[in-house]
Amino acid sequence: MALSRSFFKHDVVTVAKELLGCHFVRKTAKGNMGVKIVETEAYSDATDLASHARFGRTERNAVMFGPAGVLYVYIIYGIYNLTNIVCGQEGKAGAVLIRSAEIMEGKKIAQANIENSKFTKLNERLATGPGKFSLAFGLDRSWTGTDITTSADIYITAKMIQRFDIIESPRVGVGYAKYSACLPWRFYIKNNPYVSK
DNA sequence: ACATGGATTCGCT
DNA sequence: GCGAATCCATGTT
Repeated sequence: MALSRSFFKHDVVTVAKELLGCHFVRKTAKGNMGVKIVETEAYSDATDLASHARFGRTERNAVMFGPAGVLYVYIIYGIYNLTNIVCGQEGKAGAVLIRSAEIMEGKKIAQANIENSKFTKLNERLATGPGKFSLAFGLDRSWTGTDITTSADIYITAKMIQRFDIIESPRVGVGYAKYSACLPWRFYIKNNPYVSK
């Protein structure tokens, strides 16, 4: 059962935590893929100096202001794609970054995706780190705008009943963001080996 | 029009 | 620990 739009309408911090343990599913021509989300980060509106929305709406970040449950995939450092899911109320910017995942199904597809990149090394931790996750899962910026609450080919399913502790920490790579960099808006499953390092 | 730097990752020092 | 890869948004000329 796919998560509905109402799940993503909550504030970014809530959704970032709730997404841990959920499964991101994708049906491709080469087969099905499924990953367990183990690490996320929350990005908010103009009050969050680490967010792409800190300068307001631009051509690139426009979907962050739109309806929840839509993908926002952008290029970072000219090389990697980073995948986010728009969250919160329409009109207010917000998104959750998928930072790391454990591949449960479709490892061969993920391996092939990584082999096609000259910048990423193939190892057993295929989707560890936001750039590697997006590459392994086959998402690039052309996926921006895709609604994952209505598509039959890409969606997220609720987490299984499982026990895990959530660790909160400051977000990675946002030292430029002054006081916003101190916010503990990175969340990951304690002791999970697929959390990024 | 140009310079700067980033929600990253890898390889070399 | 540092530099390279090189797209996109911002700020300056």
